[in-house]
Parts: sequence; C-alpha cells; structure tokens
Amino acid sequence: MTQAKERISRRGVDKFAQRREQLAESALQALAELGYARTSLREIAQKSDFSHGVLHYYFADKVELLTYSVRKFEEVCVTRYDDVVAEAHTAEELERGFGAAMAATLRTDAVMHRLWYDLRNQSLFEESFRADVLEIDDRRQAMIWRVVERYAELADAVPQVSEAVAYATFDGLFQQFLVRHLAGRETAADELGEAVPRVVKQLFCTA
Amino acid sequence: MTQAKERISRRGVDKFAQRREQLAESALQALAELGYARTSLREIAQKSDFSHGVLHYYFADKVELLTYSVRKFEEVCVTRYDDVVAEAHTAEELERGFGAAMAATLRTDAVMHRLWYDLRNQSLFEESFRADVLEIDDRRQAMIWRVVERYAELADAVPQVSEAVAYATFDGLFQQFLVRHLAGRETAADELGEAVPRVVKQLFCTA
DNA sequence: GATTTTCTTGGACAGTTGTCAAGGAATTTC
DNA sequence: GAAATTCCTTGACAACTGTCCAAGAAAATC
Repeated sequence: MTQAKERISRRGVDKFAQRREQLAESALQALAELGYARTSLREIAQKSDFSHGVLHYYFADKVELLTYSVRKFEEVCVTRYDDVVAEAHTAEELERGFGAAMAATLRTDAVMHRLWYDLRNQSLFEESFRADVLEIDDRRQAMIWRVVERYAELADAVPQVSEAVAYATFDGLFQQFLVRHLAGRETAADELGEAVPRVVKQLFCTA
Repeated sequence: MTQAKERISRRGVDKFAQRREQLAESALQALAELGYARTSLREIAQKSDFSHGVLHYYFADKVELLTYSVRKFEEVCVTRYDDVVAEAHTAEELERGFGAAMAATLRTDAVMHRLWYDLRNQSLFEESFRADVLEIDDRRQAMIWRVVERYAELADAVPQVSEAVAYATFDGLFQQFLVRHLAGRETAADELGEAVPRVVKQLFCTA
C-alpha cells in the first residue's frame, strides 16, 4: 500500500496501477475460462507474462486481486445498451435494437457473462465480493431501466412494472438463453433476439 | 458397482442405497452452506456421522457423489408449486397463492436455492453436471408452465409469452430477490410476493 | 460360536493451493 | 558508471485436496 504510493510519486506515472490493471485482465481471462472454483493464482499468472510470485507484489492477497478484477469487470458490463438507447428514434427501432444487442452479446461475450453469474453467485456465499457485486447489479438494473424509460418516451406509454422487475425479467431471460447457448443450442441467440421485443411490448401492455 | 448389487441381493433390503441417500443428504447440506467452490469431501463427511474414507466406499469419486446429490436435489425442486395449482379455484386465488408460495420459498429455502443457482452455473463450466442440470431446469420450466396453463383456464385467457420466456421471467424474478434477501434486505420476500401476481397478470395482458 | 462377508476407520499418498521471502534483474537516480 | 530503488523469479512452506489402502469393527452366515 505505502510502497505503491511511494513508487507512484517517484516514477511519476502510475506504472504500478497499470500493472494491476494488466494482471486483473489476466485474472478475468482465467476466471471466464475456468470459473471461480477452478481459478488459482498460478493459473492467472500463466495467462499473464509473469510468474506466480508477482501477484503478491501488486496485490495483498487473492481476495484483493479478485475484488479488483470484479470492479474492472464492471466497465464492460454496465453501459452495454446505451448506444441502442441513444440511436433509436422509434419505439419499434428500440425494441429491435435492444433484442439484437442482447443477441449479439450472447453470441460474442457468453463466457464473460457466465463469469458474471458465477461471481454474483459467489457473493451469496462469500462476504468479500458482496458489496461490489451488488453495486454492479444496481448499475445493470439502471442500464435496463434506461432502455425502458426511453421506450416509454418513444411509445408514449407507461411501464407496467417496477425497475427491479424489469431488470429481473431481462436478466432472467438472458441467463436462460445463456444456459441454452453454452449447452450447444445454436439457435439460442436468435431466439433471444426474437423474444426480447415481445417482452418489451408486454411490459407496457395495459388491460 | 458390482459390489453394490451383490450386497443388495445378499442382505435383502437396499441398505447400500440408503447410505448413498444419507451421504448425498450430507453433501447437499455442505454445498448449501459453503457453495460448490468450498465444499470438500472431508467437509461433507463431517456433516455426516462418518469419516471421510467412507465416501469412496459408496461412491466411485467426488463427481459421482455430487451428481447423485444434484439428482436428489431435484425432488425438492420441481414440484414446489403444484399444490397451489391444485387448490386454486379462481385466477386471483392462483395469483396470490403463487406469489405467497414463492415468497415462502424465499424465506425458508434461500440457501438451497442459492445452491441450485450455483450448481446451474457450475454446469456452464463443467461438463459433468450439465445433463442433470439441464434436465432439472426443464422440469422447473414445466412446473412454472403448469401454473401458467392453470391460470389460463381459470381466467379464460391466453398466455402471451412462450414457455421458456415465462420460466425465465419467474426464475429471474426469484433470483433477483434471492440476492437481495441474502444480502440482508428483510422486505425482499414480501416484495417478491407482491410482484408475482402483477407479473402473472402482465403475461396475459393483450393490447 | 466360528467364519465369512460387509462396513468403517484412520492414515498415507501425491498433487495443488495461497502465501511469503531471498536473491537476482532491471531501472532509476545521482 | 556507481548506488539505490524498483521489479520479478524462483523455490520453499504449511495447509488442504481427492484418492486409495490396510486393518480393525460390525454384522451376517453357517
């Protein structure tokens, strides 16, 4: 800790922080591939260009490394659909765009989301990640809600469910098709892309 | 394997199978408490009345024990809401009953469901459980669909979403409130109980 | 009650894990 | 270029893991 700051002030730039970033990246790579239960420090080091000893130079212990990695993971995770929101000009466009974006996410980043669900679950057993995971989950919820609110504007309608329920719905949907997708069902992404617009409509449906 | 069957034919009753059941029970206890990543055979043995060596007398290896346990887990998991379906005589009764049942499940069996989500996630990394997990997931989906179909009868309405989407919705809902519940939010179960009936209605809402 | 079979224990094994420290590279500082 | 500092490797450690086995306890069989 104190070492770190001394180094920063000495060498000028934050080379220390940069290495942490780099090692966290390797950690995420290993975690996404192997899952939390099977990821060891030596495995992480092997994904990087360094030996296993270096991890304790940049991180106090495994928990700090993983916590840092989880936080880093957030960046990729919580702004994913903001472009779709910004670019859509009609309700229908937003529906389709949202569905397509989720399908694309499923296709290209399946292993990273598998990791996300793994970490969220670990936080139910282990106190250490809980705060970070809950924060990421809140931001994901907010991200979904931005889509819903924009749709409300464009369709001039009122969402019939709460923020939490909207998030639960789309998250559940994604997770469900993730399971299918990773189990080898090739049509999973397409199915998700088709299901999403219908669910969006349904959330605004009034009797 | 062959040993097992010889014993059964000799001693008459299935004492062998009984012990397997008993040890699987201890395994589930340990898994629910600690999570997959932190559950060792010695930990499981400690939950039972036996020493760690006995596990390899009744199971070939750890994978077989865990697979057997996962299958056993299924029993509790896939018929949970059938009573509600059987007893409800009006659509509104079913709505409320379903919500109350999910809330009760969240209150009393949170750790077991934490385990379920953990195992389902493990199956995304490890081939060995995948088939069993997918089968349980299918049965859970069918269980939810029985609720939906019964509601359709009682309300004389048509569900506006597919079986998969209906399951994803309620499963996502439950999981979301499970996270909150285990994080210490005391109102989580009540909130879930209130959210469910509204979501049920929404699934049948036609524009 | 003796013998055979079934069951259970406890210890040993080889491998893996997180952690740490000594020493050597590499780099900066003067 | 010498000295000081920062960075990284290597090997060691104790604890833990799944697995296996010898030997004794318990039970069934005769």
